[in-house]
Amino acid sequence: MPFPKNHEDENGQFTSDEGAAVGGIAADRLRSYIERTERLEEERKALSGDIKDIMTEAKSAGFNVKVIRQIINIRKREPADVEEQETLLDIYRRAIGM
Amino acid sequence: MPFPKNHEDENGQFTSDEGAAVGGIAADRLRSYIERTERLEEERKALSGDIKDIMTEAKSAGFNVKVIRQIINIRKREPADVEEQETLLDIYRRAIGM
Amino acid sequence: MPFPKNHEDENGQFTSDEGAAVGGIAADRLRSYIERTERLEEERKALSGDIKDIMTEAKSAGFNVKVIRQIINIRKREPADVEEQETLLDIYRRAIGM
Amino acid sequence: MPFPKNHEDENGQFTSDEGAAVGGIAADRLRSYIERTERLEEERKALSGDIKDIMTEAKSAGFNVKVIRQIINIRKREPADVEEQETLLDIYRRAIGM
DNA sequence: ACACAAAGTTCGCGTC
DNA sequence: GACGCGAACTTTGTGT
Repeated sequence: MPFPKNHEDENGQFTSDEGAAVGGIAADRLRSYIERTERLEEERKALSGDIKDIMTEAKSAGFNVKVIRQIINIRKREPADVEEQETLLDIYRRAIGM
Repeated sequence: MPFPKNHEDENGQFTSDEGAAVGGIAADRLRSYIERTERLEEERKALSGDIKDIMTEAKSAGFNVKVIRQIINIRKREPADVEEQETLLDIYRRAIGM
Repeated sequence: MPFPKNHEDENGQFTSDEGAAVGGIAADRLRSYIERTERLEEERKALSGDIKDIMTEAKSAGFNVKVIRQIINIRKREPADVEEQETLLDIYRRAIGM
Repeated sequence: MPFPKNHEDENGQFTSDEGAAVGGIAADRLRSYIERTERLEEERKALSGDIKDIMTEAKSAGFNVKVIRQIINIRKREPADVEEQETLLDIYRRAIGM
């Protein structure tokens, strides 16, 4: 537990260039977690951009993007679940007269 | 269980003005759930609009809306938790030299 | 502009019972915005709870909550849009052989 | 515009193994958009998993994950904006006596 | 078209 | 061990 709940700093002397001294080795681990995460988030963001590009292109080609997303979501789910939900949706719609 | 998982409709004869007949009394219950929910959602939407109005007014008065939201979020939380997190945030920032 | 961007406090003397003195009348307006918003959010939360209760009851009665939500979402949209999307969905599914 | 808004199918003859015939070349483009997106989403999901792993490890090492996320969010923003917001937050808190 | 805000969905947590 | 609760993230809609 590098920085436990009840931690009390003995002093306020830490300055920004002494980071490594805070909590001993812990500061390095912390920095590592942060930087690795930042790198992964950047990659993830790039992928999101790629997906957006594809959708923009699809839209330009005359497709309905929202419907394409629906297709993708359906393909992610178990066919049996999809079927059952669509059946129920039909039943409910009829039940309330839609 | 009005519309159980393995339900098989006996026929496809239901038309929209026979809603009540589908699943017996169940159609009425279903309609009730739906309509009550719709009413509550409308009220909720109205409240969201009211909040938005307040924030617009605050902004006109020169306040920073994002910071007001932070204040509100802080006030929702336990003071002890807020204090602890802010302390940790300080410690971590120093540790990595921010 | 009560607390403009370049504001510099003249001192750090403010204590919690002098709130009204900070920025003159502005502190009262700020408090008002915050408290009104908090009240509205509480009401909104109560409504969310009511909706959840309805869904819990619906589930107990054997309904599929997810499908009920779908129904509500469909009813919110323009019938023409719903129809068009469902048609497109069908077309796309056939196109890719689903 | 492969599947334009006002499209009327001339018939309902399409069957699932004739996908390519629907809208001519368009079906292939559609399939391509979908499959490319699915691949990218899978990669994105993997990255999310990696981030989650890091956070789990950080937690095991005694760090407060929520605070680490705060750090990352702060680092994403312009230092000047961060500084200004923190200053305003202080001012507002004092103003309402927190 | 971009960014912000709202909604829905999913994941982890505490409880029973 | 499962269920419900709450928080986090993702996606959708809106307003500039």
